[in-house]
Amino acid sequence: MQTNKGGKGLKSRARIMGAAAYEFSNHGFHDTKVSSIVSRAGLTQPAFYLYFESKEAIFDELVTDFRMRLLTMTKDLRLSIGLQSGELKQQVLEAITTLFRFLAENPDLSRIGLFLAHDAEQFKEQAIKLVAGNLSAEQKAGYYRSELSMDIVAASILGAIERLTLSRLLPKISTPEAIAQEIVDLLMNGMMN
Amino acid sequence: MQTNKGGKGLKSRARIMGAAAYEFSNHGFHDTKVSSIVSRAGLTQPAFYLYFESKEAIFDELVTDFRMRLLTMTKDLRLSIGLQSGELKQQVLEAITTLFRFLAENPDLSRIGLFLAHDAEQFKEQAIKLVAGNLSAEQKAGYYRSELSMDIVAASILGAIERLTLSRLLPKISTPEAIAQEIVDLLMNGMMN
Amino acid sequence: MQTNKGGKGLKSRARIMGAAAYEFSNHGFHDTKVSSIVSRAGLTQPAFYLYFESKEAIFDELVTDFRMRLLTMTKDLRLSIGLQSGELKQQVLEAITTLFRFLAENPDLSRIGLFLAHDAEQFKEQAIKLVAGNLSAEQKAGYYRSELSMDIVAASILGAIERLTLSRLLPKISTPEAIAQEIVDLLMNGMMN
Amino acid sequence: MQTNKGGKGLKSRARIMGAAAYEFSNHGFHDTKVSSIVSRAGLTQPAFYLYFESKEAIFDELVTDFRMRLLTMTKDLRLSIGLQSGELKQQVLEAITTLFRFLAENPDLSRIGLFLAHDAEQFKEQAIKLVAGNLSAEQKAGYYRSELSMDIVAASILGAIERLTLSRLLPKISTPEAIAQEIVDLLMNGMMN
DNA sequence: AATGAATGAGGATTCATTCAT
DNA sequence: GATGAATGAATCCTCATTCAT
Repeated sequence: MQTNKGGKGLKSRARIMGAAAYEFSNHGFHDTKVSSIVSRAGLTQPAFYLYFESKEAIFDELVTDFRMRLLTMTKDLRLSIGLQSGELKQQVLEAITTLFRFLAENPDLSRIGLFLAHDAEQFKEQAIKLVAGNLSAEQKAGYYRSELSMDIVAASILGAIERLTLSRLLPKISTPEAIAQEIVDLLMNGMMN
Repeated sequence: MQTNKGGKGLKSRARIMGAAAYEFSNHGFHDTKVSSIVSRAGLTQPAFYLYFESKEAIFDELVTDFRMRLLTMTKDLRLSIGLQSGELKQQVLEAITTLFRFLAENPDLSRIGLFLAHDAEQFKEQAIKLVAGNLSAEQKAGYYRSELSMDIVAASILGAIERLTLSRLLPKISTPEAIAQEIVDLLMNGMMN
Repeated sequence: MQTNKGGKGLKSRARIMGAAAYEFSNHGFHDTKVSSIVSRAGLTQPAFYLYFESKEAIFDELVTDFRMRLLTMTKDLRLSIGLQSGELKQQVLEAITTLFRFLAENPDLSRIGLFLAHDAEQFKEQAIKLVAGNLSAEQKAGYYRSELSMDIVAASILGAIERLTLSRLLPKISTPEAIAQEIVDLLMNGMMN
Repeated sequence: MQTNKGGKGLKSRARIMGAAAYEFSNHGFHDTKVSSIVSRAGLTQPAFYLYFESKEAIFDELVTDFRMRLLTMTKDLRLSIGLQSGELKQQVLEAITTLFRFLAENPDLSRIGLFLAHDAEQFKEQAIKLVAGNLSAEQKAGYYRSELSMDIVAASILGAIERLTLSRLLPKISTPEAIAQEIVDLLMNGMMN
């Protein structure tokens, strides 16, 4: 598994990863053949094993990469507690907008990391717990209605995000900004007149 | 593909379908082997082909059956327009409760029909359109805030339902009733104090 | 393997044989499934094994039956040596006509016994030897040109018969009589002017 | 289906074709297993699919190749019309000799292309029509007796050729030359004294 | 840095045949 | 006399992976 110096090897490796991301994203893990990956990358099968241990290995690497970047990106999104109602909404809006932008910029990886990976569910459970924790704190701080169970709220939020990502963001039907705006408004204020 | 009279055959067929639902639901399409299905059903491989044309065929049948039942069930859920605000909420709550009950009663089929089938996305897109249509009508009737884009609201609702199904309903962490209650409250009234 | 008294069983057995003859003749041994035979006979698979030991067994029975009847039929065709040239031709003509008539009356069996059976070649080799023997005798008696090698002549005659059977007789393009006439004329007198 | 440069692959492919020809010729299509082909070729099963799409594909390729070569070979055999009787016989003799030589040199392919292929009958019907056409022309040119129906004559000739190929040529009982000589003499001059 | 050639392991499917009734 | 139900034994084919160059 070289990540050798020579620029050519690096480029080949990157080409393979790109091809793999595309194929996995569009056909899923099982229906993506190593042969299609390398053929899309303009290489032959043995070349694949020059850079990756196995089909699973490259998939995992794509997933890990994606999550790593997602994580570093979300570090900046931690809401600073203790804001006015108006400012909170604004903060949340910005956070979600940033998230959607990130997903929109990495459509193949998003699909892989969030929907195709076999541990996508566990990953999302963790995310839900995280969000639920934050929300609870904010709820205690009086921002949110006290009747709400934040576990379920967190799950609902992430569910909405997931679905909007698949249905509107990745197909480029709506912009990150528009979706974020709508979803925040909906969740904050509800549907009723 | 017999659907013979002799009760024995019928029972075997049903056993195979049950085993297949379990296996598909837990291992996905590719990692489910015909051999595991029949072995779980207490039969041998050729028996499988006595009742089903192929592995794909039984999967499709499970999906189609599930969606058929889901459809007939949802026929009764159409909201009758022209209600008081309180009654609307009540209606919606009942509808969603019923839906969650149905999914909870068919966990394997739900997973297969809503998350594993290759056309699950298309199916859900249709559902979103349907819901969006209904919501728009209700919005025009003055029930919902006019600023909301019902396409996105519908997607958010279904996304929340999906996620709660996966995270709380199927693992039996929450009851259908509890989840329905929370989600309706959240979406109708929003999070804010 | 009953060949029981009861008329019904006999009829079923006969129906299966007829169906088998048709199927083997039209699709060959391997591409004929026991299932197609019985379905054509209006029965189920186990019924087949009530009357026949195996697929091979019924095939062999068809072959043996055919050859038996062919044999008894040809017993009457032995040429009585010691005739005038004109009478010889006539005798030969009659013999070959009879043969073609027999084949035309049993098209399926003919195809099976002469072209499909795995030992059809050996069977025809025997026939060739028989004919070659007869011809040699007649050659010595001065009927035929002494330069001819009767082994090859016999093979040629049977080859012509085979081909005409397949190409003209079984597809009912020509009558047994017409074919016999032509072939005898050709072989006796040659093509040349 | 590579036909790569590297001589090794080419050789493997050729070895497989040879093995397949042998196996098909001796056991027929159905009783020839891919496993026997590759094992005879000194390879493993997947290697087979490196060079051929399926068992049917290689069979068809063998048949097509054989017929192609047979066709190009027979192009040179067209009789030039307008010869003396003696010269005609000589031409025919040479043509048939060449044909038998070709068949003798390719015994497996001959058996496959002429007797085993599922469309062997159609192929031979075509050949008969071709020959019948030629013969008719020559008949009109006065070479042959006008009473003869050239359709039947052509079929008889090809039938004789088929049978002699199977009975004497391929088993190497007679040489191509000897068979050709005899058959031409027989058909031209007839049997009678 | 890359490839032509090859393989081990496994999985879906088919079919003749049998069992129990 | 016949059938519904089931199976043992193969065979074709695929795919991730490796070897030798």
